[in-house]
This record gives sequence, structure tokens and C-alpha cells, in this order.
Amino acid sequence: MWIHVAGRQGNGAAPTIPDVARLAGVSPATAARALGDYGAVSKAARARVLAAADELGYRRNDLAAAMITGRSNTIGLVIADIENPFFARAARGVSDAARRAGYEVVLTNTDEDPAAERSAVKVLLAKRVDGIIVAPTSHRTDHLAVARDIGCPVVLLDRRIPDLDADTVQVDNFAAARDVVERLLGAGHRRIAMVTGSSGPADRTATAGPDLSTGHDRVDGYLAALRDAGVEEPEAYLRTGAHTPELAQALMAQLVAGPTPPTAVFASDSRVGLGVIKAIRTAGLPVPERISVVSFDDADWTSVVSPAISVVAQPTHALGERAAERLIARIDGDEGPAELHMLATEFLARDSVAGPAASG
Amino acid sequence: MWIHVAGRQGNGAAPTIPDVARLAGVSPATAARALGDYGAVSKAARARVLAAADELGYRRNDLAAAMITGRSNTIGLVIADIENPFFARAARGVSDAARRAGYEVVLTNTDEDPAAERSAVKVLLAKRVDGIIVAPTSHRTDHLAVARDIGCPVVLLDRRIPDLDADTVQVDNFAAARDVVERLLGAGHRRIAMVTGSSGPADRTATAGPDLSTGHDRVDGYLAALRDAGVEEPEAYLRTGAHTPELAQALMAQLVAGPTPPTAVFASDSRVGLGVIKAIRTAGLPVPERISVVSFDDADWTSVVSPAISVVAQPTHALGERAAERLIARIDGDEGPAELHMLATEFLARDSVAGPAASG
DNA sequence: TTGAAAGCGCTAACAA
DNA sequence: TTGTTAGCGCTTTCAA
Repeated sequence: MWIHVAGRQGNGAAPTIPDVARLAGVSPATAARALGDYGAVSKAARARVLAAADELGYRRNDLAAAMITGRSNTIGLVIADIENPFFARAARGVSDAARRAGYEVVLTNTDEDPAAERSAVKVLLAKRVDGIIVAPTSHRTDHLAVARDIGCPVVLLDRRIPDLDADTVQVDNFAAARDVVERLLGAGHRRIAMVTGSSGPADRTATAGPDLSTGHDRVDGYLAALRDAGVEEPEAYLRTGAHTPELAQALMAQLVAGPTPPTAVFASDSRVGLGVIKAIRTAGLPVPERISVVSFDDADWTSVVSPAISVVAQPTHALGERAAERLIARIDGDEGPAELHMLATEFLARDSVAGPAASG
Repeated sequence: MWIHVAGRQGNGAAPTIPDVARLAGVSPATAARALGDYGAVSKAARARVLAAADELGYRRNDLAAAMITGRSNTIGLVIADIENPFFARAARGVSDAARRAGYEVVLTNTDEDPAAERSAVKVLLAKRVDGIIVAPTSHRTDHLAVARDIGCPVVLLDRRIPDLDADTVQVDNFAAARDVVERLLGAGHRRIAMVTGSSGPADRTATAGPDLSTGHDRVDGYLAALRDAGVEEPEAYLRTGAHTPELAQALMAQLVAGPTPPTAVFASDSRVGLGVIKAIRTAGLPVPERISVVSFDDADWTSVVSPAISVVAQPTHALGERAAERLIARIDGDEGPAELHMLATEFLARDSVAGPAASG
């Protein structure tokens, strides 16, 4: 529905290379070379072409160029939810690195819905993006394999997929989670809860529910630390399925209402942490005197609540940047084996961890 | 750099309409009609074409189609910062409404940099997006006027530009700010501070600095309420230029350290609010006993700090949706005069407002 | 309902 | 250094 308001040149159509060439008195090919900044053009010709283009208000049609070259200078970014601060910041990293390298970013939300993800990838492929970065929502990967097979590189962000041979950028979730629990154990805690949005080990054989590496690795790290410390029934205080802050709050409320409540709790991400804190507030438990709290992700609020919450900070912006850099390397022809990039996390000790209460 | 791994059809090229047509035993035109779902095709032909396409793994080239039709089914979204929760949620609204109508969204960050905004618009125009939604970063609008003049509709999000005749979607910032201050006045406050990232009335004639409607309207609403209440020197407690939470914190720290500190403070957005709260914490002032606090924007943290902060909530997702809907209406040919859509805000009364301290 | 043929605006051999 | 020519993959007249 281009309405083509009369431009400076008086006719109703957008000026094209032949138009510019005509005004500049050169052939379309020369004009194209000057405008596209390729091939060889004399200084004089270039100047006249540029002047003509300016006068006409010429605007190059990237679509036509992309059709020929097979390159759109665009990368697709498929993430679960731009409203999650983690993904927002990662998207920012992708965007910054992409811009730096001359690429644009097309963003798509999936809401953790595998069908939406498949559809998004299809659309991006049809748009001929040069590559795709995806935070996968399930282990079904045919659509990603297809993309890769037709020559559109794929990089995985934040989540691994064992069956897909693709570059992956994430943190060492297992080690980070184990480290958190070891710190809590070191402070004397034995009844350490974990609240997470992912499914637990028991659910992994079930057909339902996503089964993503990030959540699992964190749970596995938690359990490993407990087992290594000789804690009996390590899964006793594990609560899974906290897909929203509200669910996390409900699970945490049950936990603290039990006969032998936990003396420490580990939230698998900042949205879960929000629910956990609300439940603790509602129960009126002082932090860290009665319960210690650690959360994954250094969200805004963790440093303004009192006491400030100790967290595992991810290099979120850098994760996005790295993913974009890997993808661009692939686009530029890197044919090496798939790489797994594990970036370092940092434990930010604030005021929410102490020893268990004497009564604990 | 398409690597064209051998597909099912054995040769190295992506299948095209002629390929599908050949396998289906029809002409390219018929295949195109079946695949593109236009024109008239017999049921039998359509079935054979679809089967052939499926067998070949045909994937339509949207670029080629867009070049012909002049429609890319893509809209451009140009915002200041996707990491700002306000814009993240608004982007989500745009994205949801766009998807619903069959459009994709290309997202660009400007970091409040007018040059980045101009460049972003140029790129989007070259990509032949069907329309652009922008949260403008300055009052210079030639690039937006150009877009509109060549038939690419523009909708403004969150910020008005007086000189640009374009649909605008925002809240009534003036009324919302005035309402906040009236509530504080009603509670008995007279020394009401405002901390904002925007420039103040005195700076508006200066050449430096952005001059955006949203920030201004909030400041003007604040001042109007104070004047109407007969407060002398209404600008005495206004602090501008808080472009980051850190700057906001510093400004607030000065404010509370003064000889006659404010008994209430209004933060112009949630990032400013974060800094304000930190300064109040550092100064050891109890909220709301010694100082009442209200912030614009219902960010996560405002409900988990204690006391919970009263806020002006914007219908952020709806703002994005409305902007997308207006844009799509324009794309679909709506030629009516530019519309200004003001959505309603909601004051969420929580626990951070009380009367001024007896000592105040 | 179908097919043949003419482009969309641009790039890329190839020749001059 | 420049121009000529042939497409990229698709949509869209126009005839059949």
C-alpha cells in the first residue's frame, strides 16, 4: 500500500538506479557500483552519481540486493520472552554485536511455545535471514536442523540441545548452582530448598513439559552438592514447576509452612526469586536470621530489597554478544566443529545469607 | 554464504517454483498460485503442487515476493532501550498485535541517540518495511517526515512530536503527574520533590539535551499541581537530568541532606525510582514516616521492597498494541487525520505514602 | 482454470 | 574504468 506521494522528481514512483544513472549521465551499472560501493568507479563518476541520487532522494531497495547476493545482512533472534530481563539484556548484547558488524536483528517471541518457535524459524527462513540465534523451547529440533542444512547457521543461546550439532553460548549452570549450595552448606545449612521453574529429575522421562538444559543443570548442581555433602533425601526440599512468580510464591509458602521448614532457599531465576521473597514476607520470616536466600540472576530488585539478596550474576550482555559473534563467524564461512562457549558467572555476596537459626 | 547442503532432491540448490511446478506437472504460474494462495487453482492441481512442494522441501522466498508486491509484511520498531522494562513490555505489545495481523517486527535500539535513530529509520526504509513505530529521541523529524512522504506510515509511541503530523499513542503524563502531586498535597505535604531524567522548564530553550514530551508533561503536571495549591517556589524541589539510577540517587541524596528536606518525592520513572529508594535507604529515612514516595511505572521491585511503593501504572502492553493497530490501519490505507491516543493510567496505592512527619 | 511472458530493482559476469 | 546483458524468484497481466 505504498501511496507514492509526489517526490522532488515530480513523478509518482520511487527513484531507481536507472533514474539516477540517467540524471548522472552514466550507465546503470556505473551508478549501481557507485551507490553500492563495489567494483571500480572513477571519482568524477561517483561524485555525479551521488549528487544525482541525493537530488532524486534515491533509496536503495535492499530486498532486490538481497535477492541477488543471497545475503540480507539480517539475523533472526528467537527468544522466549523479551519481558524477561535476562532475555532483554541478552537481546541487547546480540543487537549491539550485530550492529557493530553491520547486521540488523529481527526479533521474535515464542512464549516458551514450541509451535511458536517452529513458526518463527519458518518465517525467518522465508525472509532469508543470514543466520538465527535461538533460545530453544524444546528438544525437538527438526526445524533448526532444517535451517542449518539449507545453509542458514544456527547458534543456541542459554540452552543446550544434545542432539543438535550447533554452537551454544551459556554459563556453567551446573557449577554455579553447586557453588551456591556449597556456600549454604558451608554456612551450616542442611535443609536447603530449591524452587525452580523447570521439571525435576523424576519428570524427565515423562512426555509432558519442556526439558531444557539450563533448568536441569541448575537442579543437578543443587542435588550434586547435597549428595556430596551426605545430605539424606536431597530431593526433599526441591520444588519444581514454578513457571510464574505466583506459582513460586505458592510453592515457597507450602515449604515454609511445613513441620521442618528449610533454613535456606535457592531460587533458580529472578522471577522465581520474586515469588520466594513475597512468600517469605507473607510468612513474616526475617532474612537471613530465619532463612537464607540466594537467587540466580542479578535483577534490579535484588539490590533494593532489604536485606539485599545474594545472587549468581550471569554475564548476560556478553552471552548475547558472544552468540552474535559466533553466528557471524559461521555466516562468514567458519566451518569448524560446533563450539560450546561457557561464560563465567559471579557470586555476588550481599546480606541474605547467614548460618541457620539456632532453632533450625 | 549459503552452503546448500544436498537436500532431498539431490542437487545443491534451494527448490524454486519452477522446480515444484515441474514435479507437479503444471506450469510455474499455476504452482505459484497454489503456493501463494491467490488466483484460481483447481483442487486437483493445488493438491499435486502442495505435495510436490512438500517433497522438495520448498520454502518460498519472501524477498522475491516482497519485491513484486511492495509489501514485506514487516513493521519496524525503533525504541530507545529494550532493557527498559517499559519499552520491553511495549515492544511485547507491538509484537503481539503485529503477529496477530500477520506481520513480523524488526527491532532497533537507539540508546536515545538521534543519530542512531536516523540511521535505523534509513535501514528500515531500505528494507522496505510496511510501516514504522518509533519512540522518538529528539524533535528533529526530517527522517520521519521522509518515511511518511514516501508512503511508509509512521506511528509515534510514548512521545509526541508537535511538528510531525503522525498518529501518537501515549498516556496523559501531565494529568497523571498532577494527580500524584495532588494526592501528596492532599495528604498534607508541601515540600514535594520530583526527580526526573528529563530537562526542566529552564533548560528548554537551551540547545543541548533532548526535549521530549513525556518527561516534560510529567514535570509540567507536577508544577501545575504545586502552583494550583499555592506552593511558593514550585521548582525548589525539582531535580532534573537524572539519566541513570546512579544520577538519580545522587540528586536524591543531596535533596535529603539539605536544611529543609522534602517530605515526599515523586520519581518520574522506575529507573529514577530505584536510585531514589537507594538514597533514602542510605540516609536511613523510614518510608513513609519521614518521607513519602511515589514512582511512575509499576516495575517488579516496587511491590517487593518494604514498604511497597505506590506507583502510576501505565497500560504498557496496550500502548504497544494500540500503536501496532494504528500502524496497520494506516498500512491498510487509512487516510484519516493524525490521531492522538491517550490511554488511561492507574494510581496503585500501596504503603509508601502517609502524611508529613510532625517534625516536617 | 491454466500457461506464456514480462517484469520488480538490483548485481555480476563479461566485453569493450 | 565503463557499458551491455543476463538473470535472482516471484507475481501478474493477458490470452488461451
